[in-house]
Amino acid sequence: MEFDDKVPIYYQIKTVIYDQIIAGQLAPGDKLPAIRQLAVSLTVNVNTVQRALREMIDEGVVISQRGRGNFVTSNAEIVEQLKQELIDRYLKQLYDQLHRLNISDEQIVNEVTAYIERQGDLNDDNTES
Amino acid sequence: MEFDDKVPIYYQIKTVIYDQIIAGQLAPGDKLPAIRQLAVSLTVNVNTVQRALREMIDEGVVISQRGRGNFVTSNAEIVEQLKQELIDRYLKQLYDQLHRLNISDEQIVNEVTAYIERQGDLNDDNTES
DNA sequence: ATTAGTGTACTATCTTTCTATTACACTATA
DNA sequence: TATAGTGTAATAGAAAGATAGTACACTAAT
Repeated sequence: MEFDDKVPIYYQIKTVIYDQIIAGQLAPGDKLPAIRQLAVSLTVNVNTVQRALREMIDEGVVISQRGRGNFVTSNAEIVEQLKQELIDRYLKQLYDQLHRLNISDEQIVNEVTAYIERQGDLNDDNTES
Repeated sequence: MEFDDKVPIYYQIKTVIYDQIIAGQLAPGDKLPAIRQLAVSLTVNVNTVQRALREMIDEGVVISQRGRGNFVTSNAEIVEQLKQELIDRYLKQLYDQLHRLNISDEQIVNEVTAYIERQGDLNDDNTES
């Protein structure tokens, strides 16, 4: 997998897995791929995967069972909460970024709408990027 | 200044300065604060500021004059181009992030609109955050 | 000519991240 | 009870980022 060299890899791995959980590709209670398997498929060291998992475990989103594997928490509330947190973080990020560029609230909505229009056109009946 | 410990400081400094240029706080041709001055006000080492400036110089946005100082390019086109690039990068970032969470185009617009509504309410006649 | 203010360069050291490697602990199953 | 599959721990080293400190080069003003 490709990583942004401006952000720690372990952190990007955490992001990827959280995204999969929130998108529903990993449902509550589901077993995650084995750590060594993840390391291979992400072409990354086992310890790096470990570090990502460590944080997800500490945050209560992943449950670790020695000898069995890592599982998404079966507490759907936690997942829903995580989803809200992430969405809000992402929105705040864009809002702050554009505000720093002196772009008004109204303009922000316009820019986002226009951007999505452009994307929609591109993907009307094409293959995704 | 406070930095996000997930992103290199030199890169965040670059972002801050670019934002100021685009927002018009630093107009084309303007002189930037002296490197040592920037280091103090950002509470960061001189070399770290240097590295940020190095990239901005390489990208043609900042002009360095030994013994005189660093200046924003007087080429307004470059600044405008930078602005478009940044806006597009920020929008793409949000779009990709929310798409990975399985949120539809329509929902994205709704979320952004709702977020900005909330912000607008907060700042109606209050001091900014 | 001197001096203050500027950018530039270089070396050494520290911290964080990532990797490599080895070893150990627990579970399930043949 | 072996064995394969899993998570966990720990050490050592490489690479990138950040710092501290020193020195040098150029400009403008006195």
